[in-house]
Amino acid sequence: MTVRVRFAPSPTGELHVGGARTALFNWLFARKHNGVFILRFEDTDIERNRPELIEPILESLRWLGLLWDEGPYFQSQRFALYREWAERLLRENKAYKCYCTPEELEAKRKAALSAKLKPKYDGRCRSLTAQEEQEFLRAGRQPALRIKIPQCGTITVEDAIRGKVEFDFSELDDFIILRSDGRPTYNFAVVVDDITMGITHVIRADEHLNNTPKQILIYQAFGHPVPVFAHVPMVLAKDRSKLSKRHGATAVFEFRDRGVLPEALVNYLARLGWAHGDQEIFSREELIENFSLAAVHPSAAIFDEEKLFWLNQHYLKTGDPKRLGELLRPFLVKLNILSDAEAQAVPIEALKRMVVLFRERAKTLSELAEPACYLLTDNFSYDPEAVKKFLTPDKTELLRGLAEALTSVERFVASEIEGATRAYLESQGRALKEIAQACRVALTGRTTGAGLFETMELMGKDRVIARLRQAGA
RNA sequence: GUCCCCAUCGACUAGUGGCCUAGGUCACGGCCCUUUCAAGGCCGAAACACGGGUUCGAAUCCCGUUGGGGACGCCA
Repeated sequence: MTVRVRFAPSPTGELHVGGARTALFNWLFARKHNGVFILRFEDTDIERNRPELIEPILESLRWLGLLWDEGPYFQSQRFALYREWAERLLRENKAYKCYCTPEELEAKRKAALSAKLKPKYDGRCRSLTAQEEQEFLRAGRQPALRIKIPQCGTITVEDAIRGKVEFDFSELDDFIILRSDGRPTYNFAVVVDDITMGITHVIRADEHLNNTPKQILIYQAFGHPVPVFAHVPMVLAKDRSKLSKRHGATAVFEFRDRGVLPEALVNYLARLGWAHGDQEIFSREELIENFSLAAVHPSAAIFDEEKLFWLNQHYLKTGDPKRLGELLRPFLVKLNILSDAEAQAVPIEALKRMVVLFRERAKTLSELAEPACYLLTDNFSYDPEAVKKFLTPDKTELLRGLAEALTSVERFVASEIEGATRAYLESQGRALKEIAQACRVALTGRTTGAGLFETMELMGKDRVIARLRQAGA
């Protein structure tokens, strides 16, 4: 039987890193077993079916390279199907009409909660007489459909990550499967979908473990075998609470916009809750090759940006300079260094040089693009502290001398520049060490950066000479 | 409140009863390299939540406690 898995997000307008990891595990599992990865939107809440809530999720998955083989399906387009399946349960006397109003139910729920009891439906409509039903109908009430669940016994969830998990029926109640307006509820729609889509493995977040017994009951009502369940642990914030906006970046796009590479995020997310011995760096192929549900660690994991950025730097250091150079363009604009048109016009050669020169100093594409302000433009500022410390009169005099010495360098490349500089310094009885930092400050306005001569080469002769001449002025 | 899940360094984790004086990675500290900053190399500090069992032997199995998380909707 071919493996069929699905990622079933609710359209929220963004793909959360936790959701991204769930999608990744599903995708890896499908690829590993030559299966089918299905995308489905859980939008029984009709409000949610809006393109602006859906498109970012699609785009995030594409950016991560988690392409789906089927779908996207939308529950909002399958209402007729759910109704049909629900009515089948009604006919078979496995479900019944409930005329209680949401207000009545809500009041009971609140009362139970404040009495410190588990809120459960009391089964009031389970055995209404025909006359009682007529009265409700006359009063204009529209019934919802509830499933009948056994009064006692237990149900066992076989979880591929957690093993057997047992629930007592006394914890469950006759829950609603079809709302009074005819729309299905989440638990019902999920099962009808998973059955009709032939899902073999349900890999989803831990928070759904409690829903699983309800869903198994629905499978049983339809006489359908259950799929394999695997509940993956939650992704938490640094303070161990649920990851949310107040913790900073949580969406895939936020990391993309900060200059994180998709392969870094994928690698990081894969290692969050899953491991293969001591290996940290995984190519996509290695991930597929080695992934297994049994190796998923059951406890919740904290999302650690530091480690993500370390991985990101690893991929910056080892990636193809041409590709990375191209990825730099939007960041030149975002950092207000160049206009859109200017950024497009920068020769790829220059971008490649920047990548090679600065990749060991940058954790993100954004950091990698930043030196362009002094390399490609004059649109940068001098750090006053650095100027004060290094651009002292004796140093600036040497720098002006160096400027003249460099005018005679024909091929303005690092090796030639270095030769000319060392020769000049020797003639002055000085060592490179003495002016290196002063030179750097004069050229870049700061005390940190790549090798001096490579920086000069990339900056270009005109800028170098002009900046050295006016050093300290 | 009830139910469910979880528990190894600050973080991610290895570990499936003896290979463990608990390994790797990030972060942290030190040293080396060095024109700066990085990168790199070497070294270091740092954990089996607690209490009972089971066993010749327990991080590993069982029970309890504590702590964290989740669920209890005509939300998904």
